Amino acid sequence: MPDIKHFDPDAALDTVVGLFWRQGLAATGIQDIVSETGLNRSSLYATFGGKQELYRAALRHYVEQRSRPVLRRLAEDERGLPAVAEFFDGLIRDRCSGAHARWGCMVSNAQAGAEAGDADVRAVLDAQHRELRDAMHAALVTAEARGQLGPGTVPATAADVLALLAHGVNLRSRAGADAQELSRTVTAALECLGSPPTA
Amino acid sequence: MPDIKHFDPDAALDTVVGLFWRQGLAATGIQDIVSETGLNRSSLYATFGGKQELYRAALRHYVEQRSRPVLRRLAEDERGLPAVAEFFDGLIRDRCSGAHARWGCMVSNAQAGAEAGDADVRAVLDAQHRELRDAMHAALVTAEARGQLGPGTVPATAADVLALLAHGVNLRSRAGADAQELSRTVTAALECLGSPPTA
DNA sequence: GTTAACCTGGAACGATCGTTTCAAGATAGT
DNA sequence: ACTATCTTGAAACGATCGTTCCAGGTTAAC
Repeated sequence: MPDIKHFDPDAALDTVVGLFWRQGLAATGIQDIVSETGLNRSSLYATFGGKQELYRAALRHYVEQRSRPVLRRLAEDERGLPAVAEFFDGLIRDRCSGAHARWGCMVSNAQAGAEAGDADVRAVLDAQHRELRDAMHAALVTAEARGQLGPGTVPATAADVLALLAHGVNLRSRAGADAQELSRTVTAALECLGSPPTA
Repeated sequence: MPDIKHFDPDAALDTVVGLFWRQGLAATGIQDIVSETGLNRSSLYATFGGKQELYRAALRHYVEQRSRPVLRRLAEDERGLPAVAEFFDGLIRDRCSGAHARWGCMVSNAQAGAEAGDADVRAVLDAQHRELRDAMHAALVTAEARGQLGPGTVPATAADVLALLAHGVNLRSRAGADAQELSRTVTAALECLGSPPTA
């Protein structure tokens, strides 16, 4: 029958994610994508549709590949507060060093940009925030069951606080915030939720 | 001598701030600016220079006009924790209702976008974060002197936490977060810093 | 009233934007 | 080998991008 694709769409999408993640939707041109992926305009449009659709696909790809697995691990971790601490450690490490250092989080970036004008994009952003909050909530419920939380700490609202904090980390890391400083800050916030030191 | 400007550059800059604030640098065209301000391309370029310089001027204008006064009020407030609470109340109100509802913070938005690539812009962003952190720190030092802080709360690191939290509020408000929910979350975080309830 | 200095309107610049088109090439079934 | 079907490369589309230029108008000092 027909000819078959001469490239791997998923691998191409990975490359596209990198571009949109780093530069955002408006600042990334089709030419950038063509140059970086190596495939040409025809294949791009035939496979993914236009730029907006390509961005949506890239955003979903990011969430499924980069965000969801980490959140799932957090939600299923049985250790309580140490799981939350480890989550933030990994987050700060990813944001400040390695291949994607200083890129921030593609979801956070999208919320701050004109990308969020698109309804489909907005839906993905809201869903991801809910996942983040729920994963944090699950870990905190575990922590509460293990007696790791202070008397005034309610898992639901504490999860909200930590979710906002994660967004703050994503943002500041892009602007070059020091990893140790971020770590110190997050640690302080977590200690605040825990039991007071043998009061 | 020469002819004089037929418009008020500061008023024009206010309009430009609105555009860049809402849509970011890349998604705002010169044509948008011409249409919205009503002034001509020639006047624009003669007064402000190119687009990049105009964005820088708008960002500085935003910081000086919208951000700095609020931070100054926070830093000089003698009430301690209530001052911090009021700061966040005002922040959430501005972010979720009124003329600039759902616009987020222009500084936060810039950090998440390609705008932060410019060194001059980055310098403004860093300076503003420092101002935010310092103002929060001053208010917390006051709170500590008044005995409003819990035994484990260090003003410096707590200021870092609250600064990150503010960025989180800025981000989530743009995506349509509920004002009451944000308020509840921030209140919980502040209670966490305060003295434990007559323990 | 003349002149020198500046501002404004609007056309126009080349470059790049996202997108489309089409001929040539490649594949799998008959 | 032939054909139907899809992919690929490259050129080209109109639109818009940020920017420049210049003629005409306006101002204030002499």
